[in-house]
Amino acid sequence: MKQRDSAPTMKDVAREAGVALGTVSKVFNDIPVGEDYRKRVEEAARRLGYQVNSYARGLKTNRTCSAALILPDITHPFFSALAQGVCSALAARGYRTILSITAYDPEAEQKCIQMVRQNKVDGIIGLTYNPELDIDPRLPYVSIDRYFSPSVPCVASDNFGGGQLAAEKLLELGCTRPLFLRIGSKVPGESDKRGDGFESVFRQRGMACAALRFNDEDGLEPIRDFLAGHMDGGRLDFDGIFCVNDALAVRVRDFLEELGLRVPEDAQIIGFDGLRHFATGNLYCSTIVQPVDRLAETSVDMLLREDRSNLPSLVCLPVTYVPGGTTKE
Amino acid sequence: MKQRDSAPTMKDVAREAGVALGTVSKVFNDIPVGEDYRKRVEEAARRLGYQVNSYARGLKTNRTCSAALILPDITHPFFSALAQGVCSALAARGYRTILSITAYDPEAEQKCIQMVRQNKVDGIIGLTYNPELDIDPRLPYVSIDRYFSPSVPCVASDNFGGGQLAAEKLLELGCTRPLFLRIGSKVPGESDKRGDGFESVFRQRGMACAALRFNDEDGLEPIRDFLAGHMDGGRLDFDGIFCVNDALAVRVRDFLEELGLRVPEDAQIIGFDGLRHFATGNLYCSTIVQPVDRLAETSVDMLLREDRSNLPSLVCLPVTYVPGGTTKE
DNA sequence: CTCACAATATGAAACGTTACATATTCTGTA
DNA sequence: TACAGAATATGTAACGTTTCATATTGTGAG
Repeated sequence: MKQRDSAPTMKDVAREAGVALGTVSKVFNDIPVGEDYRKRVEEAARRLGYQVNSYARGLKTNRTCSAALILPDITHPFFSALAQGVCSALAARGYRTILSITAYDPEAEQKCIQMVRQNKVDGIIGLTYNPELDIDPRLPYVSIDRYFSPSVPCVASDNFGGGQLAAEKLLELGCTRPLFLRIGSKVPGESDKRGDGFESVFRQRGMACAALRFNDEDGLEPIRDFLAGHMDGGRLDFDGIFCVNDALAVRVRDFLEELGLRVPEDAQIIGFDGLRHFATGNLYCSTIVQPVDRLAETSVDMLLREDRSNLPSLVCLPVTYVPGGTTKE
Repeated sequence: MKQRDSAPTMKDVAREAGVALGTVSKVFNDIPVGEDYRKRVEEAARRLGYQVNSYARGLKTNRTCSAALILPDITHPFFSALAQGVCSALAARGYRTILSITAYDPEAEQKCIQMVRQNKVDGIIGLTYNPELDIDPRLPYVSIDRYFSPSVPCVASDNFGGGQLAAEKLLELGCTRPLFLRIGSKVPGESDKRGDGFESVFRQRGMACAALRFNDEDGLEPIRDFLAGHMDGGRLDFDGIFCVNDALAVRVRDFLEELGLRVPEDAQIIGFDGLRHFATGNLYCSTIVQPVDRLAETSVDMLLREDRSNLPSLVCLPVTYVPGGTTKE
């Protein structure tokens, strides 16, 4: 008996079952086929341990049941949660996930898209920073948290609304001297809107609101210095601080405590993201929680939608406020 | 002029450049070709925006330049770091990563392997819990942190050595009443060796060493109760606690402080993993640090090694001790 | 018992590559 | 000038599917 070295093919199954090639194909594509034929084919396939070769199928059909996920850094808890959500949602729909990590490098982002297009994925979900990314209009693309143009659908948290929510909470909790703190790259992103929303609430009430936007290449020193410079006789010039994300909020809390202030008694802090401690599951700070799972599911939905002709160009998902120890609730 | 609806193929490039199909193929496979021909082909390809179709190539060559990564949960910081490392290492070698998440479900693990095999990946890197996983010996497989059999190469941290290291450190720091605490699934894994290594050191010196292994379905209550039950007049029966991982160490620290003990003054704790706070970059506790990046690189190395005929069946990578606040250094 | 028609099985062509056997060109020598 | 042999270009046959036109079978009516 001849030893098979390579995997069995449809031809082998057809021979084993005593039917035509086309019939085997039909069985594996759920196309109606006589009951006895179907049984014979399934039997034979099981005996031979046959698996369809998705490369041959992909070549023929031009559909590969795979999508690329492009992320800057899967090590960050927000991104890893997103990756988990996207990967699961894709898997639930029978799609596999091709993961690419860009390390925030705009060039790597472009290369990823190139590379991934060559691999004939059915679509791309990307969270990128390159402002002039060259996106092939023929290949479905959904952008997370980053708006490009009306023709590129984007799903994001309601950043502006989240900023407003933070402002309203702080007001409710008795703050009168608000401050918005941002640290990030120079390229404008959706997260800028967090500050805009925050400020808008105070402006509307005729209240002053300080706001500072730092670049991340300078590190956190400028922020520490800024805070230290605004101490006035053991008292900080601000009593409600909204930070662009939880990571910053955590650091700011540390800085304030170094300055001898108590959080939340002397100053309250609200972050953004809703990250949770890996061991305890607690929030790191009071925060505006992004609906990570909904972000993931929605992107997958939009990517895989049958009729992609009139997708919304921007979907904003609602955020919520959850106290986490750095506010008086 | 005819509007092209689908992507250009090698045939188009050949026509455009006025050369034969085979010549185009050679150019894209770095097979020697006359300089002028090469130039003509490259030119034509650029004009047409040609990209090789990796599905056709994969069908023909039976190599796809892609590997599957199977993980239980990418949300856990250790796994996400591992994923990042594997993905990067694969990318550096020109391979793409197909990510599958199993949610610790043995059945899902088996399905993943099935699914992924159908996709004709060139190999699989898996961190799985199903003890009787059916691994196709024809498809390269590298297991992380889980030993199957001599024929399935495994790369893991030196868990036994890490346990010894923890014991030696605690001794050095003056502990005389050691305790090993584990929480995990019932299936035996490499991480059991951590406790074994820990205990061996004390046994060798003729010292007693308590050890408790809990199942994770029971939650942490039994551990809290156990600790509370070993308080004796404001003093704990143990002064050096080695926890199977950082997550447990963090919780144990909380429990001890709830019991009115100070860490590290009254009891010292060492964890395992070396996880770092996402915002500050600090360790969560004194710990035995796993070399995540080396784990990732080594698995990729072993997966992609040219000559896979005599791979080691187990590679143990060295761990290090780093103080992180729960020991007297 | 035929015949027409529906239902369904069949087999060949095509998808875009690579690899190999064959054809062509070029170089240097007799 | 002619020719051998190296070097390199050509074109065709796979790879394992799907799809579609064609062939076959089965059914019911006349």
